[in-house]
Amino acid sequence: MPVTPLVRAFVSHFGEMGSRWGINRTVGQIYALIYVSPRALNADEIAETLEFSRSNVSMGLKELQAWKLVRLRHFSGDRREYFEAPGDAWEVFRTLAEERRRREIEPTLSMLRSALMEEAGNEEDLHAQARMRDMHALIEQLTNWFDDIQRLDSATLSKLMGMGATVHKLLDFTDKFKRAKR
Amino acid sequence: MPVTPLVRAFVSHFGEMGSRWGINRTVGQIYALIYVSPRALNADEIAETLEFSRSNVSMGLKELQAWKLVRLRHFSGDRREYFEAPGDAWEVFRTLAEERRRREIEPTLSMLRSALMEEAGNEEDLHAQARMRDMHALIEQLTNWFDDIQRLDSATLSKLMGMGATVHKLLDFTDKFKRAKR
DNA sequence: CTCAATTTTCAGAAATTACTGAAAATAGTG
DNA sequence: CACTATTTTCAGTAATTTCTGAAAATTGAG
Repeated sequence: MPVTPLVRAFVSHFGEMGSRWGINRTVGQIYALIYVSPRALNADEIAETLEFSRSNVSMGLKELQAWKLVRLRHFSGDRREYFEAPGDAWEVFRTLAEERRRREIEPTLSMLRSALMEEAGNEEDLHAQARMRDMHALIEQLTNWFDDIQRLDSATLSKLMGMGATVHKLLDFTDKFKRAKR
Repeated sequence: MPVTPLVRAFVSHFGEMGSRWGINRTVGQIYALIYVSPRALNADEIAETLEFSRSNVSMGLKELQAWKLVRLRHFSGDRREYFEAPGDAWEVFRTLAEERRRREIEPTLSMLRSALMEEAGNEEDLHAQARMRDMHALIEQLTNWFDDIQRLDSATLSKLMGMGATVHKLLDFTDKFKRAKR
């Protein structure tokens, strides 16, 4: 399975970025290859194209499935498993955000919550808890908002984004409206 | 510089999460310690408290400064450098988002842009470019929106977040308003 | 159920990343 | 400028992570 220079460039960029995104090089490349491929690929094709060991590809695919970035397909008359990347970019963004939240944010939130339950017995701890409270409040606010936003359908979301900062005019407006009512 | 169990727990959580956040264990712990400390700390205090080598602390602090997560201070009569973590949580969030964008998103955007300039000479490349176009559009939309949002002052932002998903009612409303005007 | 195709697991090798101590550089003081 | 406190650099080592090949497990067809 040779691959065009254009695809090669895309794939290797994802490999290089992988580490910054918290996935490893091979996983990044596997995803990139599946993402641009016009049809679903099986593990052997991927291994051959990227010149990775078959087992490495197997592990990479497992991880991509855990991230829900890749979906399994079967074709009749062929018992191998084929993989493809969901097409709706918004959907991908949503699952990515959700997974990251679960892995990178939830654990910290729960640690903070339990630290804030502790009885502080001295100046130091009181100050530390105050700081933790700030951090907790910020994270909660951000993630709750994110949840709300994510629940919107793609069309509404898109509209919202299209508005950009003009949202703030809208806010001024509703403020005035509420005040006028009183 | 001994440290209370509460602080110890916070610091070591940041160490463990570090890898998921794209920073290493020591950098995470150093930040956490500075973050909860009631006063600025110097490198020796940090090294002693966390039992890291002095040089490791020096490197960690350099990285934290590059991330703008930590700020340098001097005290008269003492020529050592002291470090403290900016207090405004929103500010921290903003710089963090900005840095991540610069490091994790910009490079991909520019790669995509140049891949999209290429003349596609075959089916495969045409399909790959279509996929890249999707990805590029999504990332651009998200980051532009983020820029707009970030430009809002903390108070407005906070209000916006407080509204959560009710934003969507507001959108419906403006839609009707526009339509009525025509 | 048997057999072959396919996928998964896992121990060890290879590669990468983090950490240290010693030495070099820098900066403040008199 | 000379001296010392302090920070930074960097080569080597330690620790961690990634990758592979061989073997085990699973799956589906007949």
